[in-house]
Amino acid sequence: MPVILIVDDEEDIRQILSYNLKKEGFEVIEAARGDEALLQVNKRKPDLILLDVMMPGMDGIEVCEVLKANPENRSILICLLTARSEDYSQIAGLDAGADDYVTKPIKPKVLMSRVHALMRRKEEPVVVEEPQKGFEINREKYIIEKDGKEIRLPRKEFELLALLASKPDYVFKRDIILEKVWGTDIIVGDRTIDVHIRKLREKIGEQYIKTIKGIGYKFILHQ
Amino acid sequence: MPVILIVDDEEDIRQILSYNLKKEGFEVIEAARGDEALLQVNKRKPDLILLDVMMPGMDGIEVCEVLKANPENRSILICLLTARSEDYSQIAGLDAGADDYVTKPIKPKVLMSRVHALMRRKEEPVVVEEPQKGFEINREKYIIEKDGKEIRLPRKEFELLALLASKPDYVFKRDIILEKVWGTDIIVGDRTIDVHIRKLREKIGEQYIKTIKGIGYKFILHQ
DNA sequence: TTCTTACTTTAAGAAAACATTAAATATTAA
DNA sequence: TTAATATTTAATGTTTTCTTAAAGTAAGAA
Repeated sequence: MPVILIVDDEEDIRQILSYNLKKEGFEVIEAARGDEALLQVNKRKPDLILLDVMMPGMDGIEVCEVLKANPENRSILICLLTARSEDYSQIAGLDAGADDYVTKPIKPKVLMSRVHALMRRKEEPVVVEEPQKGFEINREKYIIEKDGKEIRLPRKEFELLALLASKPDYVFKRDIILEKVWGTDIIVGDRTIDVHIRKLREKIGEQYIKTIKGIGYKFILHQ
Repeated sequence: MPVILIVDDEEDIRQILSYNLKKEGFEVIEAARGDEALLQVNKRKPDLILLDVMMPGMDGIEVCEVLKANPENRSILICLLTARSEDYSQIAGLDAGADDYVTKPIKPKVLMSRVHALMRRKEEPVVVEEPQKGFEINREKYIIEKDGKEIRLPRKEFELLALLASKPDYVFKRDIILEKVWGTDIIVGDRTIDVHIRKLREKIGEQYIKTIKGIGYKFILHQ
C-alpha cells in the first residue's frame, strides 16, 4: 500500500485530500508545516508527498530542496500544490526537483489522476520515449533530444509534441488536441494550433508532423 | 442526436444554455427544479445533465445522488453548475458522482467545450474495422491500406468508402449515403455523390464499387 | 427507334482548411 | 522594474477539397 504524505497548513485541505486518497486505498500521513513534514519523512518514508507551496515558516520549495538534496530521499515523488496566481513558484518548484504540481483550487478527480500517474511513474521509471529513431522526449526535464542534440521547447510546444509523439501514426483531431494541450477551460482559436505546429516543424524538422486536412495532425517517424 | 437536460431555477440561464446547445445540434429539455428534473429523466433519458447546485427545494447534489444511486441512470453524464470555485460544494458534488463541473458565471464557449469533451467520453466505443481481404480501413491513421499500400483519401472520400466497405455487398441507397456521409443539415446535389464515387474508383480501382442503378452503390471485394 | 431517366465524366469555381507572417499580449527571468 | 520569451490573435496567402454545371453515355420504356 503506497504511503502519501500531505503537507498543508490548512486543516480543511488536508482532510479533503486525506479522505479522497484513503478512498483510493492509499495510506496517508499528514503534516501542517514544513519542518513537521521533514520530521515525518524521517519517521516514515512516504512514496509521494503532496506539498503546499505557501506555508508559514518553511515553505514548500524549501522542503522540496532539502529533501531532494539528500540522496536517501531523492526517490520520493513530490507534487506541489500551488495557487494559480503564483505561477512563478511552479518553475522554481520544478527547479527544486518537484515531480509535478497541481494548481489550486484542487479538483479531487484531477489530483487523483495525477497521483496515480505519479505512482505509475514510480513503478516504471522509463522516461524516454522513442529512443530508437533518434527522438527522445523527456517529460521530467521538458526537453527533447533529436540525434543527440538537445532542443528546448516552450511548454505548449512541448505538450503538443509530446501528445502527438505519444502515439506515432495516430491522427489527433483538432478538438482532442485542444482538450489535451490547452484544456477545456481555456478557449483559443484554431489558428493557435497551426502556429504551434509551425514552430515545432521549424525546430524538429518538417517531416515529422503530417497534416491530415479536415481532421488533425499526426506524428510520423519514418518515411 | 444527443439529448441534454438543463436544470436551473433561473429562466435566463436555461435560455442561454439552451440556445447555445441547440445551435450545436443537441436536443434540449429543461427543468426548473430538482424534482422536476427527476421526472424529466424518467420521461426521457438524457445523455447529459447540466445541473445547477444551488436550487430551492431539492438541490443539485441531491439530484445527483438520487440519479447515480439508480443503476439505470448511472450512465447519464452529470455536469454541475456551481457558484464560486472555492465553494466546497464542488467536492461534495464530485463525491456524489458528478462527472464534471463548471463554475458560474458560465462562459458559453467554455461550457460548450466541456460538453463536447463529455459527450466524447460517452461516445467512444472504438470501432475497429475488419481488415478485409487486402483492404484495411484505418480510422486511427486516416488511411486506407490496399495490399499493404497506403492510400490517402480526403475526408469525404474516406467517409464514403468507409461506409460502403463497412458492409460489403450491401447496397447503400443514395439518401442513406447522403445522411451518413454528409449529414442531415447539409444539402448537396445528387451529382456530388457520383463525383466522389468517381474519385474513389480512380484511387482504389474500378472493380470495388458497383453501381446499382436507381438505388445506390455497393462495395464488393471479389469479382 | 426515340425518349427518358439515371449515372458518368470532366472541368472549373467556390469553399474550407491550413500555412505563414507579423503584431499584440502575456508571462517569466534577471 | 525591464528585457526576453511565450503565447495568442489577426490578416493574408496557399493549397486542398468539395460542389456544381454541363455534356456525355447507357439502358429500359414508350
